[in-house]
Amino acid sequence: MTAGTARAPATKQADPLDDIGAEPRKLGRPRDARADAAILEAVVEILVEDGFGGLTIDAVAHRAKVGKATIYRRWDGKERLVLDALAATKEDMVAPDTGSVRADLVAIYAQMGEPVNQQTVVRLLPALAAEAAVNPDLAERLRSVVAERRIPSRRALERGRDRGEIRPDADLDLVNDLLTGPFMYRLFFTGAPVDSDLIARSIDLVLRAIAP
Amino acid sequence: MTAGTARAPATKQADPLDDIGAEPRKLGRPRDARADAAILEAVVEILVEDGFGGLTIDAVAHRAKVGKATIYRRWDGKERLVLDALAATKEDMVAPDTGSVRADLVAIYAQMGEPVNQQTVVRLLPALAAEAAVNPDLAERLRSVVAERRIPSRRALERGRDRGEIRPDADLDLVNDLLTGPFMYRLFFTGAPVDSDLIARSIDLVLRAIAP
DNA sequence: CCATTATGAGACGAGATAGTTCCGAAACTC
DNA sequence: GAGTTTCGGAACTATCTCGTCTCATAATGG
Repeated sequence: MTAGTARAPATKQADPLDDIGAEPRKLGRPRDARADAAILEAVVEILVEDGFGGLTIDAVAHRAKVGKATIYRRWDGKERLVLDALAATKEDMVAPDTGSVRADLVAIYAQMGEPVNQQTVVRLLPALAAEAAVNPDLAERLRSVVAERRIPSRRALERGRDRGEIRPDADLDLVNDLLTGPFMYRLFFTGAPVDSDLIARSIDLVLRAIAP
Repeated sequence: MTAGTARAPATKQADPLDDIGAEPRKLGRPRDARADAAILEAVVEILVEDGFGGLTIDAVAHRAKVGKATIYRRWDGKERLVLDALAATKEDMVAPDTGSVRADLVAIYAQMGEPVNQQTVVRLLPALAAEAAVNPDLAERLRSVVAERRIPSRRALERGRDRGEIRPDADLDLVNDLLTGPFMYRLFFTGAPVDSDLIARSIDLVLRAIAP
């Protein structure tokens, strides 16, 4: 919950030795932990609504009902702020194990069809992908976040292979990539909804290709 | 080659009647047609290098070696400029008809593996997709441009179906979407190259699913 | 030659944004 | 209570960008 890239305490000319031990500070009014959450949440909301172009520190401060100084006390700029906001979007992912590849995959990808995720992902992902093309740090983080989200379906495929539902020589990474194709296309270029019908048909088609 | 959204001639208080007939103007120095091309080319280059954030009129003018006034004389703002630049990226697409679905698809998608397209697409598409999420006009144009580029593979699939290489009840639109999955994923999130091996394996996998 | 329009370069003012600083108040330790 | 730090809010400066305008010059038709 704490900001990973929080600045060092405002001691501008801190003794270099202080940088070594991360001593728990105790003097003065403690920082309000809720501010971190409110700020990161505001960043995500603005990114969703207006993209990177609309992301200004003033807007974040206003939406989070926080003074700008409070933001600059914890982050040194917009870049780090976005990086942390991205890390904070890790939601709980369902990782069902129903005993059937198809059922597992349907359950996993059904999350994308939920209206809440729908709107967020539709607008957040393109904004982040675009910025990542120019910002290597963000690209690295985005890569790891996306990779992490692909683990459940990868695991489901592995279990299916072990159960004999999938031919043993199938390239599961490639299969994983293939599955996201129709969803990505819609999210990025048409904005058309990713409904349960599309999800089911995509999964069935791919599973047919890798049936034993 | 002419800018589709060029402003009306600089007659600020033009007679309303003049707006009806698009009379070819003849007075004074004619506009330099090369400026249009140079400006649109500069827009694409900047979008590729710096994304939307780096796209400023000053930067476009400087890179195109053109005065800012020349840009504002032809476009009324950044939005229209980007729209036209997008339209100008229509390159020649190969639309082979080799008699084999697989060979056709390989040839079509091999274009994406070309280094020139690679770098341009990698950075231009995410930037446009992100902006499209906020800008409906751009979204509409982007949608049509992308849709147009999907026609060759769609046609190749149809020919394959007619030849009996593909089962007649296959959903070719869905297949088309599936094919782009691995490429999209790499272009947007990892930046990993889309090489001929990946292309071939993706196509083979999908074709297996829709084999008769 | 003359009227007209376009050209590249850049000055200009208006407005937005970044990041800093100050304020009075609040929260904490000693 | 004294000292310290954070709080939300806002003022402030510096910078960037937009879009307009000016300038001297070039290119066209009459």
